Amino acid sequence: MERCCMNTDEINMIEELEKDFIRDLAEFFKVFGDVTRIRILQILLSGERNVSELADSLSMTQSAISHQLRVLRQNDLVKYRKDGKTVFYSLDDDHIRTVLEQGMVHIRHKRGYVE
Amino acid sequence: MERCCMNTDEINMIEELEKDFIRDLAEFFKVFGDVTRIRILQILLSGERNVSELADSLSMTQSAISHQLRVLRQNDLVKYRKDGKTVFYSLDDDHIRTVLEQGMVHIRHKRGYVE
DNA sequence: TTAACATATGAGCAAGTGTTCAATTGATTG
DNA sequence: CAATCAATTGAACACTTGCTCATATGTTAA
Repeated sequence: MERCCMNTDEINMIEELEKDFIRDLAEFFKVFGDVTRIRILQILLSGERNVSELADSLSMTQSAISHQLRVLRQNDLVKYRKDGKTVFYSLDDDHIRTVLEQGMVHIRHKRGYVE
Repeated sequence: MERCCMNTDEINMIEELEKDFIRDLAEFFKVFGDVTRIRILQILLSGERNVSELADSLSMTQSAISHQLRVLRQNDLVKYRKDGKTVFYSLDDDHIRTVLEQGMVHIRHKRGYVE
């Protein structure tokens, strides 16, 4: 039998961290779980865009897109830079690309494409 | 200028496929976007479990777990095998592992752990 | 300053989601 | 057969989510 080197406070602390971690992880994936946000990310795969470009490309209102960009921002999936009145959005880092691509691979697989 | 070799029906068909693809992709990620399902997947990372084991581990009702397993099944994230009365669930394929792990890497990164 | 433009934000609401509770199915054992 | 166990299912309900519409913020140009 192993000896346990933590008191109950430390154990609770670690359980809390684990809980937070899982909550954050779920939150992270939730962001990918929406058609509009996936379409935005898909467009951003090919480089930065401003809000109205995105709205035009997706034939949606600027407000709807702005609301979704807020979600993407808050979850660090995109970053932005301001130039005068316009705001340019782009993918935050390469994990986003990887996750997106793994998802696509999985779906293709499921559908029976060989590649 | 390039010549276009598709008629409008063919173009619509491809647009439909693309739409379906994005819908499926969003659906796929949506499944990861829930704390309970993540916890189930996390447990299954270490091997197959039956429904009541999962319910016990997560201190949740067997009904709640069963409902979530249904979602995981329908989206091909888990497979199952029956042995008498009990049903054993396990991860479907390695894409699931990869997606999960990439997500975790991203969250750790965000939180500032170096590894 | 005022007007025009780009973007962000808040309230409201229809649609979707996760859990509970009760009932059901299906397999095993006495 | 009936009783029991493991799992599934459906309805109900609280809660969340994504869009719309109206309004606000902030920047540029006249």
